[in-house]
Amino acid sequence: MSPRNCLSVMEDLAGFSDAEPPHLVRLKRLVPLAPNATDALLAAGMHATAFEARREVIRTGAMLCGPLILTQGWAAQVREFHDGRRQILHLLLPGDMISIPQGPRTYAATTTLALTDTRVAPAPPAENGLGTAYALSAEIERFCHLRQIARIGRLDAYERMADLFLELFDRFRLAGLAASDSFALPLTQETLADCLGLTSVHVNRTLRQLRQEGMIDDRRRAVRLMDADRLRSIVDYHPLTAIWGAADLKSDTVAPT
Amino acid sequence: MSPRNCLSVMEDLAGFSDAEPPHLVRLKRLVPLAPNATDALLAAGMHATAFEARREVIRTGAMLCGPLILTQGWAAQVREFHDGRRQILHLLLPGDMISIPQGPRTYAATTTLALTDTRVAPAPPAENGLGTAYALSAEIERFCHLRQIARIGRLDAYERMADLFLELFDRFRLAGLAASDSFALPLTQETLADCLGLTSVHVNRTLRQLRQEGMIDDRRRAVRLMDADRLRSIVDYHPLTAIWGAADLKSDTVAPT
DNA sequence: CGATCGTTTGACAAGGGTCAAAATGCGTGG
DNA sequence: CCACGCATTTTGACCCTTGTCAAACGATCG
Repeated sequence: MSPRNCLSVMEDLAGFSDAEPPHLVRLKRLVPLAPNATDALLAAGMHATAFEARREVIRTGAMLCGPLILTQGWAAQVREFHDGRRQILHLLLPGDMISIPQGPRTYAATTTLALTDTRVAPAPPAENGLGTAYALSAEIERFCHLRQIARIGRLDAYERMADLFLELFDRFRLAGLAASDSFALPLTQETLADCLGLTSVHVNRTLRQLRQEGMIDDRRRAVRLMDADRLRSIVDYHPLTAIWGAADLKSDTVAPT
Repeated sequence: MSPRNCLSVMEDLAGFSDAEPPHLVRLKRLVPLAPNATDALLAAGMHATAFEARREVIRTGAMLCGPLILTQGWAAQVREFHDGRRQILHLLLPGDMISIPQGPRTYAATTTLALTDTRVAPAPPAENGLGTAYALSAEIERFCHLRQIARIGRLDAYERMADLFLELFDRFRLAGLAASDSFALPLTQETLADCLGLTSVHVNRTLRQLRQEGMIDDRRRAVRLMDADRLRSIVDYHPLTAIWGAADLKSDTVAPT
């Protein structure tokens, strides 16, 4: 790997240096978009609000006023218990959408929390094919929720970690943010633990095992999957594409690695 | 309790003896429905197909042709792993809806399995306010998925069981199928285990504990919650109603108990 | 009445949690 | 540039919840 590693590549992207912003790449890959739709998305990206890490973007029960787009940084849907326990229901990556209203609901079902410093933009109105893209985006989120249930319910720590990494890898590729075999992961082990239903100590032990077995390389706040196919077969991985047919994630990507 | 116990009351209901069918009660409670909408729902109930226990109602990846209504019996959204492990993603109760299409999706994201002998009817077209009811129904399902993640991820066996029972109780009340403090539960401990991410042996131990502590009475394929409020505080229970504001589950119900 | 399925129980093993401390990294200010 | 403080990572020792294996028990049904 060149000194310009995958992380720095992705930081460039996050800054919109020269490539398209992740939410545009992502939605375009879900649905072919007309020029006025892509223009609207680009324009929306300019009106993003910044949230510092640990800030709440939306609180459970809050009134919703239209869908949002996470243009930079990581966020999460979380459920907090009064004794301090916390479960991350779903990780939100740059380019993901937040709280797409489906039907007449007006209240947020979960709290959305910024995990890193983030930027959040209001999504443009659902015109010119964007409605379809938003719906598909919501469908993917639903699929991830289901996978999260199966992951936590029936996989052991090693498998959970691998399965999560595979999902993140797929989702990053969808947004054009993954190198050929790696992606940025700016989360603490504590946060990973809250996502996987484990403790941070055990996350640490599990990462060490994955590392020692040569399955991953997780230096510099990024993860490289050394043998994604083997991991996929270990955890019986169900790809994201199962739900909408065909979109080809292989033919990616932004970085020469 | 009279010799006519809560279970027999519910069996009557399931047979549509004299009361309204559960799906009608449920949808009416979500959204006030015009007479032609309720007529359509009643008529749909007449065209139900029977599925034996263990039969697949919909298989992952199958083409969807409109929403369905589970008019009798229990079903579940499941994820099966190739090594035999199985995770129930969501339990479907009489009156629940199956695979409400949201947006352009055409393929089922999960397998739906009949857990008992069931009857499944095609839902009438989304006219006359039914569209709103279907959307709210989907919203509830989404909320249950999220709760399932938190339940499995951060609660121990005892809490998981209690939390699940509280959810089932709420959902049964919504469909008018719960007595004042109990509901039918025709599932095996093995099935409960697949739902809670445990083994059947441990489910058995946990039920015994709940029983010995006087929290539940689970004879005759039904569960009576002896101290629902205490259970709610133990598991920091988030009620179903959180997402649509107000519908009053307290002022239920069909049975004098 | 055997056969089958589900429940119950016990003994034991193991995965993961808890507690505590050391090591590492990193931003800040001097 | 160094020193400090703080957050995070790493490791070890120990314990507890839950899984595994096996057998007995009970119910239901042809």
